[in-house]
Amino acid sequence: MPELPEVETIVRDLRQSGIAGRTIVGASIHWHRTLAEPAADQFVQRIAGKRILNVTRRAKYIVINLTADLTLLVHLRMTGRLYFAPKDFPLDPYERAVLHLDGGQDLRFRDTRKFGRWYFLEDTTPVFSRLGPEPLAEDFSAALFAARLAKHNRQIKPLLLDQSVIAGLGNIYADEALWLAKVHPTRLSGSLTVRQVFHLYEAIVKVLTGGIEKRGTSLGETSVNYSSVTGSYGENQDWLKVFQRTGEPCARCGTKIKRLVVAQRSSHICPKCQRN
DNA sequence: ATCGCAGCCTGTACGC
DNA sequence: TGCGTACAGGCTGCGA
Repeated sequence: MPELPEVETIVRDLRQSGIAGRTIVGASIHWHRTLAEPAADQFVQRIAGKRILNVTRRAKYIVINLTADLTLLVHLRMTGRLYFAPKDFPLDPYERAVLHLDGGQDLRFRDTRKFGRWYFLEDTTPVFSRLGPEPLAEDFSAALFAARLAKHNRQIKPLLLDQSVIAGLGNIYADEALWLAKVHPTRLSGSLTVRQVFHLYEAIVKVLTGGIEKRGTSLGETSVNYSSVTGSYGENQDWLKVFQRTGEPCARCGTKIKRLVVAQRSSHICPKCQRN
């Protein structure tokens, strides 16, 4: 679910909420595996009393910088959601972890499928060193993108989903970028022309920027759906050109959008615009 | 190096 | 209505 634009929206909303400067007075873990590290009891002990300095994003990680040089990373995976609630508000059955903030407010983590992970770290290097460049960073150029691709020769769709090659794309935005650049998802990366690589570079930047402008993509029924910390949904689903639009006409040529499976995941393409 | 698959989890949609 | 099956936006680890 949440990809770069959704995580970015959440991070901006967290900042907007004035979370910087708040003190974490305690924490509760209701599903111990949510804590990737350290163990839940150590986490609860050690995070109490730390103050939140600021909130940023790296790839699909929400980065909560704390005093004492500590960092809390939150990865939402498929169904994770962060939201605020008064501390005495009834617990949702899918609540996995909670930060108790000063002033009687909780920052709660609800995660139906339990795939989401929290990392409470002194050093984020082991996690971040495995990530490719940020596609919306100023220094992310077409040349850099081409250089990343040149290290591999594999199907372009799974390559785009590989977070060590380029960070932040997921199934939705990868499909949208490939449609925009008119590239078939199974094309081998090494067979792309310089021109196609450039178009793909531009398409990636465009779909991610557009996704942020629309505050992310909210698809599916509401219990599993993405929403930001305020509970608000995104609107990018209304602007998708191919994702989950099987059978609908291509916005460019009118051909029916087709669904296929690439690297064990669903892909959506215009069979006329995107030829292998 | 790359690919295919199983696994982590739960809920929903759909066909019979 | 009830049941089995397929599927879901992410990511990791394994063997081939």
